[in-house]
Amino acid sequence: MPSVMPKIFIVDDDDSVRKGLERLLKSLDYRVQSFACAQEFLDQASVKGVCVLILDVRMPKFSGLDLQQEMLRRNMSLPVIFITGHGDIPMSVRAIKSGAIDFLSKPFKEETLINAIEQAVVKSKGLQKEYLKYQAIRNRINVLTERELQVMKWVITGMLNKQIALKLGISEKTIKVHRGRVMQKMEVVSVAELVRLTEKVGIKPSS
Amino acid sequence: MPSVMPKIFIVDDDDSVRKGLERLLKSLDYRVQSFACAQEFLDQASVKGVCVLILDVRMPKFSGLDLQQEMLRRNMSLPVIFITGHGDIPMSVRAIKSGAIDFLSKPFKEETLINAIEQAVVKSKGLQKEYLKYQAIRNRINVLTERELQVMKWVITGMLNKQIALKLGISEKTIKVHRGRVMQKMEVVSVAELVRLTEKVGIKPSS
DNA sequence: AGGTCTATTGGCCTTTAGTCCAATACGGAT
DNA sequence: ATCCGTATTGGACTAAAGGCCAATAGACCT
Repeated sequence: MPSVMPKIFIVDDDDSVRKGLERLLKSLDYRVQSFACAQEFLDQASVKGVCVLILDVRMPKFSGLDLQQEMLRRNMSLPVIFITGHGDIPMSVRAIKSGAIDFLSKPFKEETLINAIEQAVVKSKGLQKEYLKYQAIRNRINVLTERELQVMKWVITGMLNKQIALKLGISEKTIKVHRGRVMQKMEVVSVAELVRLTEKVGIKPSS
Repeated sequence: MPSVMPKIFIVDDDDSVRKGLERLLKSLDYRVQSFACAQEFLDQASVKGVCVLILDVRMPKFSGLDLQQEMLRRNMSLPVIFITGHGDIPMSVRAIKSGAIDFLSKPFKEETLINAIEQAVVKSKGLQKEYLKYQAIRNRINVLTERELQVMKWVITGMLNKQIALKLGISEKTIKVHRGRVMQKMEVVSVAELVRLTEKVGIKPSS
């Protein structure tokens, strides 16, 4: 596999800080993209693959903590490392509770940042892996018809074909047909596997 | 249900702080038990039901953070609220990353502590609920014989009786018998349910 | 109008799962 | 020595799952 270096996003309104971080990180072979404000990042950044966000807390209008909340709201899960000149404990508590990897006060040692980035990269790799698995399953679910999805949700309750037929008001034979297609499309050969797949993507059994 | 008030443990080496907190919390009807050091808490506290730990960071010998780590190691999952007179950001980051509910610097407003406790109680109730479910399942698993457990781990892979028989080098008939007993003892009527139960307690399918 | 996708159902047949009854065998406890 | 729990297996039988072929019907697209 052609493992690309992780991408590191920097969002900081201070030009000199951005430049400095950019230089440091590029010297370590990371791919770097920086933004002067949160909105710019949300509009332009393409968060794909393994990536990390280095985020300044204090910025005009849209603070770093606001950006973090907005990313949570949008289900964007990339690890965040906060940096700040004037941080306090409640601020750091909030950041970490919202999932940040670290919260560094300036000035900090280069090594500290590098360590945090390493942690974030590991986390991102994990998230990436989960995301790919998730998508692989979702793709299969997307080719199910409405009816098939419906039948699947009953099948994973463990109910008998006969009972499902009753629930849906159609014949048992038809359930068997749908059920067979579900197994094909989901690429499984047993209900056990089907239950596992649906659990992973959060599909709940009916009723 | 006779919902008892949550129990709040206090671990702080400062007598006056313990007394003060104790008075405050008792006035709010919480059940309170305090300890002057971490070891005393580990030895004597009975962490059952809904409970919360208010923990001083700086203590002689065994620090609050050390106690938190020790509890993680022992799989004791009760929500922790740190309080400290001389905290810093890295300290709070470490505490929260290890799962603490909050990290309060003295002096703090009573209200702030009360809020944190409310959060912690909610969390503890959630943990308690999960724990009870977990135990209910574990209790059933504990009445399985070795052989039955072994068969169950193959059943939840979705394998056919025939295939399991081959794996274990015994007849298919015997698998059916064990399998039947597993379903009885686990109190389920379908493989789907069995898969769900085993997932919840972290039992992995064989091979 | 013809083609495609989907839902529906039937018949036929095979494979699996699971239950009841019965029997053998081994190890440990009384 | 005997009883109990566990593992093992067989026979017989019922029920459930699922595959193959075929057919009908409605919706939607070209």
